[in-house]
Amino acid sequence: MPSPKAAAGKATMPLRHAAAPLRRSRPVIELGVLDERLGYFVRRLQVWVFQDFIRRLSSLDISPAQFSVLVVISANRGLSQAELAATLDIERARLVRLLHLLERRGFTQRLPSPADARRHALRLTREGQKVLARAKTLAARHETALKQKLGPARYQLLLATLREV
Amino acid sequence: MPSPKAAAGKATMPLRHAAAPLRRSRPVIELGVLDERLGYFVRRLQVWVFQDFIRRLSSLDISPAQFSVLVVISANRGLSQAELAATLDIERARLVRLLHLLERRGFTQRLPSPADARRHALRLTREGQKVLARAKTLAARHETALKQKLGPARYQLLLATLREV
DNA sequence: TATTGTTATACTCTATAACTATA
DNA sequence: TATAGTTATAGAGTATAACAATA
Repeated sequence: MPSPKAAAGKATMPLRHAAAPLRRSRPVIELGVLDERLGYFVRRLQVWVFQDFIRRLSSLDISPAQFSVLVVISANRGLSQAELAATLDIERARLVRLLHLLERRGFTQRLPSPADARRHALRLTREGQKVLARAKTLAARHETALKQKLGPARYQLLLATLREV
Repeated sequence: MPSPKAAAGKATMPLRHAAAPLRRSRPVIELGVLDERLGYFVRRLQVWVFQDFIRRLSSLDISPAQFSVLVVISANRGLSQAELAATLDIERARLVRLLHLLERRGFTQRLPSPADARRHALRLTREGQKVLARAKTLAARHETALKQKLGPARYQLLLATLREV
């Protein structure tokens, strides 16, 4: 997301460090110590990811959190809310409202769990499966855009590295 | 190319994919397609970063956003709110409230800009400089913790890679 | 006309605490 | 006692729109 206003640097030099503002009243703002903080760059990339994802799935009105919930329910039919919340690091209380919304839109169901009366067994409705299929198509395009933004080599490197953590 | 739920655990295999739940009632929850999505892992790391950062700076009550604002003002004394907002990708409207808060706490000042009456020239107060110095110490500990969580090699790889983006 | 800082609004997300029903 | 789901609330963050002062 940083400067597309490339310029007169060595090829290996990060664009951010390239000098020479295009016009006189365009001062270069220093990042200070942030330029050495991994968390700062992770945050910037994550913001880009969410913005692009939300934009690409806007026709379905599916947020990143909603998408991840639909995906995990689909891949683990009958799991409980506590399991889902723990898997995605969502607060149980927040998940309740997320599921209210998805249920109201006809995408998910909460069925009584046969083994434990406290639990709900989560599943997608037929409609939920259909919308998830369409969402996956759009999400794949987002992933392609992300790969293009980063460059295929960096993309693969980051995915392989972060998956191991 | 790294096939996710491939065979039984090779040594290089991510722990997430290792099978064998410790007890019978601890089912393995599948991530589905999320396991191939860079954005998912970026988000998870970013959440960890924020939680650790907030915890480590809780004694100063400085959020990641507040820290980044103080750092950039310190490194660019006299810059305008618009410049600061653009640098950190913060909405101008949001920055106003952030600065209200920091000013109320005595950390920042908005001085009239000599060149342009519409602008404010931002700077840290003496107190702001002191609190930033302490915050930097705690933030450095957070960075060390992040390096330890990821492993030094992965940390360096990620920092170098993301900085280039 | 465009930009800077501002106010206002609405919605989402996060973090807690407390309640109920079940185990 | 502990757990699963729920409700309620407060505080951040995000996204807009509109406005006055100034360029």
